Amino acid sequence: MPRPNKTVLGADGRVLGSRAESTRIRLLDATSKLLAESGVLELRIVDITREVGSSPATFYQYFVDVDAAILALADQAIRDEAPMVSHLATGWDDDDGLERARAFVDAYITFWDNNSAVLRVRNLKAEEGNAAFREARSKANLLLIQAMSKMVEQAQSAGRLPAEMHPFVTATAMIAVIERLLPYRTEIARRGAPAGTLRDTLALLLYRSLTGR
Amino acid sequence: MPRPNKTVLGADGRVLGSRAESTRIRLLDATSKLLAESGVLELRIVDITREVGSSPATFYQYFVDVDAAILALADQAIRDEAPMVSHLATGWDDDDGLERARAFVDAYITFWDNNSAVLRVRNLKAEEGNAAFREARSKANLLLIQAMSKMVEQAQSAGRLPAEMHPFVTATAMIAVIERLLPYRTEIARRGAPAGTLRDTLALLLYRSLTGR
DNA sequence: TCCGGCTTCTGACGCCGCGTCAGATACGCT
DNA sequence: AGCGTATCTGACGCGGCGTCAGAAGCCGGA
Repeated sequence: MPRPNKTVLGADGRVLGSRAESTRIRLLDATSKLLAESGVLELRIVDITREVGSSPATFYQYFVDVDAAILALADQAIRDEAPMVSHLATGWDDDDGLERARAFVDAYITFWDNNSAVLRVRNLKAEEGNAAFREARSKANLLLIQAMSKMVEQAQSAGRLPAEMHPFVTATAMIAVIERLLPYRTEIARRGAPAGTLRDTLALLLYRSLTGR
Repeated sequence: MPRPNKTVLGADGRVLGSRAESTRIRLLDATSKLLAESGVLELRIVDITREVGSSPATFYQYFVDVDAAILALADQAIRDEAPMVSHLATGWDDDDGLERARAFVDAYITFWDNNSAVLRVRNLKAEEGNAAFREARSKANLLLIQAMSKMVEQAQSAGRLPAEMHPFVTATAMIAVIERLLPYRTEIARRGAPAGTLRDTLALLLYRSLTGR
């Protein structure tokens, strides 16, 4: 029974020393940067290594392919996502429920802005059926979705939401709304909606759908 | 003032004869097929032309690059999307409103299943900031979103939805929910939810959010 | 039927990124 | 300083990209 492995490994499974570990991090940073700048379809391993001043061969010492690097970035994003549960765990049934919903939306917007490029790829690959990315996505959203599901169940037992609404599905739907709506911000602004409209509408939508109020 | 051009053009702007037009269609079909089979990231122009038994050079006679072909496919999808407005235009305020919502969701599910591969790429590129794909997406959803916005406005003036909910944003959110939730079907099924759960939950969500009932 | 001109197709090419391996280089330890 | 291991990289064969000149196919007129 091997004990849990916290050390970082190279593509061939070897344990990394400190020099190697920092190279790995620089490669990941470069990947993230290029991803944000020009999207997955333009992402070239040569460019990543050029960015950190090394060669393609080095990249392959750390990742079996680009997907592996992106997957590592997606796993990093989970760390940013976890603390957001605190906005949900306490429930939104008090007077300041809508206020809390807004705070949650704000937190999610920040999270999304910091990780959008990676998350987009993660979701694309998950939807295209890639098992590893599907897994990463499920794991990332699990805590949030569980917390939201609880809210739905509570609202249902209080008779404020119809029993036919499936808690897990509803919760997933809420995540979907936020994720997909944020990229529309520019378009919404172009249509003349005042700043904050998206935030407030999203908060209301979540509030209504999760609490039934 | 040139009159509207309905004839199909090649990559160099020349008008296509009938032989050429059929080649173009075969190329588009092959693109669509490969896209569905293995995703954008694996899409190779060589493979597309191999599929129809011609050469890469031929492909470039019709499309300046892969994006152009995918964009053409996205435009085709619009034709399938337009008729769905009929499910919305009449409103959902009668007794059978929820029933109508379900019918709409069913129609959208069918539409999505027929076009998911292309739509995913369209949305990705739109979100990554590609102007042409952004445009294509807006145009595609415009009719549905307009119809939904009207529903929200009606519900607002009847006092069933809060005035702070922005109709356009809410409508866009509803499209987002459906689009992003459908790929979760397998996962939802794996969690033991009976078939139809997704459909019914979606319908309820739309119904509640658009009519305020 | 044959010919000429236009439309459509493609072989072949230079370029560039991929992924690998053997050998070079840097580092840490004594 | 010198040794052994960890880390890096130059160089290579492969394959897709995008282009161009010319080949092949098609059609109407004589």
